[in-house]
Amino acid sequence: MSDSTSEAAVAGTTSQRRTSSERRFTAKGQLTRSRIIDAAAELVFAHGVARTGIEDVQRRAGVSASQLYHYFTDKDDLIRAVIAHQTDGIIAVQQPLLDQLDTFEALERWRDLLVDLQEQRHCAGGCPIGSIAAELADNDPDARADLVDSFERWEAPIRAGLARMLDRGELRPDTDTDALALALLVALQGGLLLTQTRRNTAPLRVGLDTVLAQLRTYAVE
Amino acid sequence: MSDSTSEAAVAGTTSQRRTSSERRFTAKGQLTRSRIIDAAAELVFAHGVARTGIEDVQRRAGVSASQLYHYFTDKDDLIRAVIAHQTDGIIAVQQPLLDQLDTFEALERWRDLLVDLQEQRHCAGGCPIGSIAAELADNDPDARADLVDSFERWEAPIRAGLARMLDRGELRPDTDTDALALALLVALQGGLLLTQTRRNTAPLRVGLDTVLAQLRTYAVE
DNA sequence: AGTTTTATGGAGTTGACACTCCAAAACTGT
DNA sequence: ACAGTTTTGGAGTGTCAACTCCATAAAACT
Repeated sequence: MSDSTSEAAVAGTTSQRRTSSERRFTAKGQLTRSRIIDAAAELVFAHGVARTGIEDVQRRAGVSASQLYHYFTDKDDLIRAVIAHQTDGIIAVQQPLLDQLDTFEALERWRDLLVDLQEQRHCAGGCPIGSIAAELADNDPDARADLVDSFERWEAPIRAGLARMLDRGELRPDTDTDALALALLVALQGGLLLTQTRRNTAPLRVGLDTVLAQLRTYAVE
Repeated sequence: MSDSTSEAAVAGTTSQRRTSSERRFTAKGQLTRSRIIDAAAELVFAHGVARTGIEDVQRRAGVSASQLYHYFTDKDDLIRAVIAHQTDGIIAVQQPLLDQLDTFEALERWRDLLVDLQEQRHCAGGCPIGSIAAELADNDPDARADLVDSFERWEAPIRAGLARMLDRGELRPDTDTDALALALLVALQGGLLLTQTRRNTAPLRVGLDTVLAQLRTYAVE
């Protein structure tokens, strides 16, 4: 993707990340743009960034090259849109649970949701943004920044939920809810990676359950 | 550094995965082969599989194309050798600790080793095999099989250490040591991924500490 | 020494793939 | 209706990277 030559040229002036997102498109344009992002997201989820060709995206979205480059400056730009899209998707799917992630029962339901999801996928795909992170974190600073934000958007509601449990006195006052929220995200990412590799949900289940068990040790009464 | 005693463990009767590893090379040949693997391992660790070009490997190893293709049938074959090499390296670095991972003190030292290592690397690189797993698990069945073995080779000594603690009566009889060993590996992988992305060792530290804390809840007296 | 096997040099080939270009169609606002 | 803008078609283009080929050097074997 980002070649060292073109990258260096841009990096020289400012750290402006030529994004096409603030441009104004017509309704029809927005739709085409969305179709491209959807197609790219599916392909990237299935095959990773590097193995997803622009032509593949074109075919799947049913658009021409000029359309794609009308809405995105280059592949990096498209990938950044995919990251944002996948983050939105993750939040959306978990929204009802995430917002009320402040009881042990809700946490268990959230755990079940995640495990079931991987089961349905037959353990294929890992985390939509975690797998992108593994591929780009060290080589694409812009993407990394977006990925940090994505993880933060994901972690925040978990952190908030545990904090509410603490506030309500359901957790001991000395509970480090921020650490436990982070530990949940860590277990989720590690669990998804190993589950994907082993094609078996045990790592995801065990990872999440272990952190949840640790959380329960802080339960009051 | 254990020499390229490449894995004959996974003798695949199923699909002939054209590997060049069982061929006979001269001492000089083995050396050249090793140099290629070393170079490839470094590049893959830094940039991932897809972004590592054969020509890059040639340059870094100081070999010609014909040499590389004399020792490896194709890029996939080389990558498989890299996976084996990295697994050996991981085990070697942690060997002294891994073999005696049967006290809380040893577990803490192991945790410190891992965190310090990432600190030294300024959080770059993630896990040498975890990052390959994220990239290849879903798209290269042969690589996936090797990666499963790699993780198993890693997990086994952890599992064994916890089992010894159980045997010695240092953990309550109902302790699921296999689950906790797996949880440690999960926390490690997730922690490394998030640490790499955030450029901050907190996720790795918190992930491992949370699982270790859970382990301590099973401690006897 | 002579023969076979192994190791290396290096130019060449092939295909994939990110990206470009220009013209035409479709839309928008006045 | 007319001008300006956005959207689309589709054929390039240039580069890069994986892989090949054949000749030669070096080593191993007997």
